[in-house]
Amino acid sequence: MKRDIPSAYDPHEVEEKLYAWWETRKFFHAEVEPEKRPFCIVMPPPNVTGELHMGHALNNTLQDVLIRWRRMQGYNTLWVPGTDHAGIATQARVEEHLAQEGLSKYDVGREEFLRRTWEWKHKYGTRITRQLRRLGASCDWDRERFTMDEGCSEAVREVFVRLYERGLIYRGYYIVNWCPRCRTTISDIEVEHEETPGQLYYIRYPLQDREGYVVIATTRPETMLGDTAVAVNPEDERYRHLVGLTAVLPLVGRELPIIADAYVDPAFGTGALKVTPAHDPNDFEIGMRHNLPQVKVIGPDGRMTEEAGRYQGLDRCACRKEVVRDLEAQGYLVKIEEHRHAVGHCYRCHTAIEPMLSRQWFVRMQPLAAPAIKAVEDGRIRFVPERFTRIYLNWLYNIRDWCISRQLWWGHRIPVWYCLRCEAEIVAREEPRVCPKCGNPELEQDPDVLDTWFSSALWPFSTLGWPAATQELRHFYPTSVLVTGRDIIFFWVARMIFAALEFMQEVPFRDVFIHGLVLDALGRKMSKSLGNGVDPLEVIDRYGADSLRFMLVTGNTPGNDQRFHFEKLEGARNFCNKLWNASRFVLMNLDGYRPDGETGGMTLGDRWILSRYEDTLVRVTENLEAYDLGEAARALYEFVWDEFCDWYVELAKPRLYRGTPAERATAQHVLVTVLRGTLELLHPFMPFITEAIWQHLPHAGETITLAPWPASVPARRDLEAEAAMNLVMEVTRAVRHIRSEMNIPPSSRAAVLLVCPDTASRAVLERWGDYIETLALAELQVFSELAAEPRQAAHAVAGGVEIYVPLAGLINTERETARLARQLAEVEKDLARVEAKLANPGFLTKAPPEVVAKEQEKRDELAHKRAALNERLRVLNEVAGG
RNA sequence: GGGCGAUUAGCUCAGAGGGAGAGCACUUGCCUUACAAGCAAGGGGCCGGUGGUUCGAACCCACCAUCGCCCA
Repeated sequence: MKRDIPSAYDPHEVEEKLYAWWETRKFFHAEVEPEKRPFCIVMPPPNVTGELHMGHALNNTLQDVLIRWRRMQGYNTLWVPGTDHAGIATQARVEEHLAQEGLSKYDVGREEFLRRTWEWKHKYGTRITRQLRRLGASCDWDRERFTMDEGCSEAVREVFVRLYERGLIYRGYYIVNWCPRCRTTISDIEVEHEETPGQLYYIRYPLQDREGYVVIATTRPETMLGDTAVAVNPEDERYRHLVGLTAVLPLVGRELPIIADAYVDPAFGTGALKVTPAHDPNDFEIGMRHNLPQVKVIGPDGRMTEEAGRYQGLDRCACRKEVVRDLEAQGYLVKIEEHRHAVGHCYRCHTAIEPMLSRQWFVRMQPLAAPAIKAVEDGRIRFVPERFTRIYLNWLYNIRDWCISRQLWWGHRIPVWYCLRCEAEIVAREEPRVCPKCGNPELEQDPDVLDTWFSSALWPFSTLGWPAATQELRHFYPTSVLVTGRDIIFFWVARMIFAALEFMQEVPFRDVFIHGLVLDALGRKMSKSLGNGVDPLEVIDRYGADSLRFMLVTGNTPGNDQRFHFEKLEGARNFCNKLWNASRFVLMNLDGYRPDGETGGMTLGDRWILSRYEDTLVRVTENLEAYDLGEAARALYEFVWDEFCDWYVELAKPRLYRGTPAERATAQHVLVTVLRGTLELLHPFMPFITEAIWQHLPHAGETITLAPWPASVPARRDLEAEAAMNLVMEVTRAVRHIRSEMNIPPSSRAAVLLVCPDTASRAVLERWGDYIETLALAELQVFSELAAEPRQAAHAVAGGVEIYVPLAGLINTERETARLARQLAEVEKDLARVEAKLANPGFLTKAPPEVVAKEQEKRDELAHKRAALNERLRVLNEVAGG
């Protein structure tokens, strides 16, 4: 079995097989175990008909790292997966599909359309969850939820009714954001503002019954058809005499009162504002204050209405051109200026939003926001990184009511019925049979559905069974942490918090771990329109899920964006391969291994690697606690590659190949202990490869996914061994350096003289000199001092040890002198800096003593090195001269 | 207009109040019985600018510049 392991890691061989096994064995399934500490995450639900993109890959990798780690730590760990019905997005896809048959949703009707959408959901709804499995996500699929499943729908109705009963949901006739393309309202946060170059049109409005006119400025001349007033600032001297008079709307002839309102900015345009209450939120407010009529001139399709007179039927853009042309022809147009301004666009389809007067359902936010603010202010909920707290709070401080009705068919139908006789408004959990006011059975349900985020807001408790009082809610709620992108704080995080506080009287989660975006290699957002997206599934096919995960995690600094580079992915894949091959080496040398085998006779290398392992283990655990996942992964990368592979494995080889049975057993024991522990530490990051190797290694338990998280054993930390090993490593590197510089063939063993006056260091070199001999292919002799320096030899100083590599006839005295002179110059530079520091009385009196001591040690070492180099240069000079 | 983030090696990015780091790229030498997706050695940086705090600043503070994001 061991001999069969291929020399390159192939993820295809293991990944899908392992996931299927994990799932069948239900390792990720959690039952409520009241005696155990809970750890719970609810997954931000991806769109049910969507596909996994890089953002999902990052988001779910981060969650999976936390989940797998806590599971190994022995928590009662639950990760609830699920999908979102994604109203607008899904409906749009089905409409596109229908369009291919030449049909519109109106052709098939509401019922049939919904039937087809459910069909669509069943067909594509499993794709994204299959993709999550490919990524390795260890969620509890037995508890998978959907925002429109029965339970979630019940929760939605319950919440709607209760909010309505408390007066926190109302129906109102207000300006809303209307997307003419999606044919629905969207909420304020779904509008993206973009700086756009445009024009400012100056238009002359004549006064009625007298000479004169007032010039207004507008960016939207087509809306003038719906003007019902002209407003000026009450403080504006220029216009004071006009207030109370009447202007006549050009092209239309409507009489417009000239009113004074403090909203008007005298500095903008001419200081006179045309007021269109039906098509601008601010004008709407002005209209309410002054009791102005509301004239709708633009319809839901973005075309001009009957009110627009002869412009009826024109698209709003075409109408603008037409109106401007007519104004010009009739002498009303004063001038046109270039003007940059922010235009709202639909976040989904990017169509310019039309502010429109419309009757919609709203959530009254003020009373709900207050507790949500408090929960964060008093620390019951913590944002990581902390700076996102302010973003959250600022939004809630300035919160406006939330428009929740959508003119869609796919979603939670608003649970309101209207009596066709007495016009009563009936809000109910179940469909009423007759009007409770007048007994009339003729009722009509509100045609609209709720904003998708309305159901998402309930996700942390609806998925755990609310409104029923389940044991899941009791045990796992509040959830431990929410992991999400920073683009979704307003949409989702804030709404979950206020919904939870209102209905659970408890926060939905303790921590909010915010991550950034995955950008393309040029630092741009990945988007369909740019075509610069990288498909995670393709990446997994080519590099394996572990590589993708590791790349995403190591590139991650909390809250910051990261760029996607294939070079980084290759680095991660190479790391997988490194780990694979190190393990392969261990497995190939386990003949005769006994779990209870000899563990005496630890060498310096053994003590060192165990100490480094202990340090790594502690750091990884601390970093995970602090949500520094990237730091944790980097620490493991460095430990595996730079310490375990580059040094320890090399040191273990002689004992494995040529050692006594006892030596061999000890080496095997340390190799297995450290490798297995390291695999366990790596498992949350790279679940597949670690499981695959772990299964081959001697182990206890069925799966690494349930292996206990490695425990700290402080006694393993051995600073003495680390210091000794550092000396060995320094000397080894110095010898290798000389070999390289002197072009000593890699195959030939070099004689090396070490001169070390310090007794303790010399003892290390004498006892463990064979390490240097192995690692630098050398033959050592160790001295406390030399009677006479070798004349023909390369020279170096490292760790207080002088190193000579005699090379009779091979030393170019001139080159060697130049090499050493360069080193000397560097030493002198360092020494000068240290001495200046130590000469500073402020430093000596105010710096902590240990810092001063360190500087002194440094000075002594540098001074010794300088003396040694000088002496060597003197000898070389003699050789050259003599 | 307000806020946030970034600015460190050719590129992409970590880092922390006391000796500038990694990966990739580059140079040199190696198919050394785990790995050429590798090994060994090396070159390369006024840590964006200006002030300030400090014995000591790449790190803390203020201001400025450039880029990006969010909000109005």
